[in-house]
Amino acid sequence: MDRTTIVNAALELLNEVGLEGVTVRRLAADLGVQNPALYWHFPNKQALLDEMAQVLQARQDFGPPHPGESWQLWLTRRGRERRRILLSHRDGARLVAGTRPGPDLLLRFEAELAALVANGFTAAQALRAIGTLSRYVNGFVLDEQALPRRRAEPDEPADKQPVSDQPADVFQATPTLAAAIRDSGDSDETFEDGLRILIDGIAAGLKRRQDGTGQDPASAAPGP
Amino acid sequence: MDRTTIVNAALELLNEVGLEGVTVRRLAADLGVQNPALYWHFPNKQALLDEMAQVLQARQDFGPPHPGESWQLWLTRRGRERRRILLSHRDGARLVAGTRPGPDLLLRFEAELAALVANGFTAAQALRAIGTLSRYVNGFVLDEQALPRRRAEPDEPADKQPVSDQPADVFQATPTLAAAIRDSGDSDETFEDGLRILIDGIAAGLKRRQDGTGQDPASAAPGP
DNA sequence: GAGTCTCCTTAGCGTTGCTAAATGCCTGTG
DNA sequence: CACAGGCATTTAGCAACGCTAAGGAGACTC
Repeated sequence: MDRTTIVNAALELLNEVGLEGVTVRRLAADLGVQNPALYWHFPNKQALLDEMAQVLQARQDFGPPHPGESWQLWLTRRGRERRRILLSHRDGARLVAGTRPGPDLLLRFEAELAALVANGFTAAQALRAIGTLSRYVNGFVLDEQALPRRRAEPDEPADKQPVSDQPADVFQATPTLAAAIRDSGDSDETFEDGLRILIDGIAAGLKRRQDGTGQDPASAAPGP
Repeated sequence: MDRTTIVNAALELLNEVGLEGVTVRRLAADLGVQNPALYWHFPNKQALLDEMAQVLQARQDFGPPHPGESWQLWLTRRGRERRRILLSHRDGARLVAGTRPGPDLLLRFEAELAALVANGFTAAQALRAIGTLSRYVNGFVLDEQALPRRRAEPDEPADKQPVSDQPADVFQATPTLAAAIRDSGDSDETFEDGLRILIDGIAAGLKRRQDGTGQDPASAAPGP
């Protein structure tokens, strides 16, 4: 019994019982040992959770751009893949949130930055582009996975978007919101739309830089 | 002693000891009562945390657009204000993550959507714009506040960005990353850049819709 | 003045992360 | 073959956690 078998069992357990259900005792029981045995392999529970997050993120099926693939399409793929990874385990986003990337993930990251630099980004632009994208995805999936977590505790289930399971009387005072929820698609579409916004915005920043203007039209509002 | 005094004391305690430090016993001690007393006012700890999140978010100083203010500038202000709120308390982002907005916040939200609709957005577009923006800010501040949390436990402090406090030898293999971190500004600048990306991207989507083209140039990559 | 309602206390249950010490086991060495 | 030595795990237990049950002090009502 080594670290990897423990981490794999822990990830399996995570899928069954959720993040708060993953206790050292329960995990040990699943492995057929007494709970202090795990402290021989990990200094504390947080170290175990960190390694779980690393292993989870290392599973992403993602490399440099395909030949001829635009950076737009590539970044889109990257965002989708990150969401897929985070959704692949219950509470995946919460698990990963706040863990520092290990050396292997950093090497991957280096390659990704280099790929963007090869597409005309400066290093700093590339970092910010990927960073912003990742933060969006993290925030999105965090929201997405918060719903089933909430649903486990209270009254009875609802059936729509993050804000939508509310007492019906609230919606009478919020017609715009009600219409927006009705017209807005499912979670996948919402995610894709956010992705599109980000890619468009990155492209705009890139273009502006290449044009040499330091001006920021988004902040230059028409006067009062 | 009522709910609001408890919640205020809890938020103060949060600032002192962080989210894991907020225990029912400790909070009761700060209030000069025994710990089961709090269960008369709240059914359980999660309800207390939920209300803390509501109160925190309700403190945002933010209304409809100023007269003559463009939606771009207004959304930028909104993003900054949300970040400010989340940063105003230790672990603020984690506290808020996964709590459902209460009725008062929903009413606010309705007004914000309406403001965007008045600027040419459809209801669904407005929802997605604000949603994407909020998710970015959540993800950003979550990252931002994760650093001091990590710093509290391990070896010795470092002094830069999320990924930057690593053993030095890692950076020898990641020149692009090292350069990017060097050239990238501080946390505020990074946040502003992400905000700019989002606003630009939202504007692009809005313009495309108004032009009537269903085409999505970001996804239309050059050949195979 | 008896009854009721509000708000808090005392006592304690089950569970958690984690530590200390002792125990079995397996391996290499004389 | 005996026997040291470390590796991996066990048994036992501590402090702290969220939460519940039962009861009591004080005010308020009829």
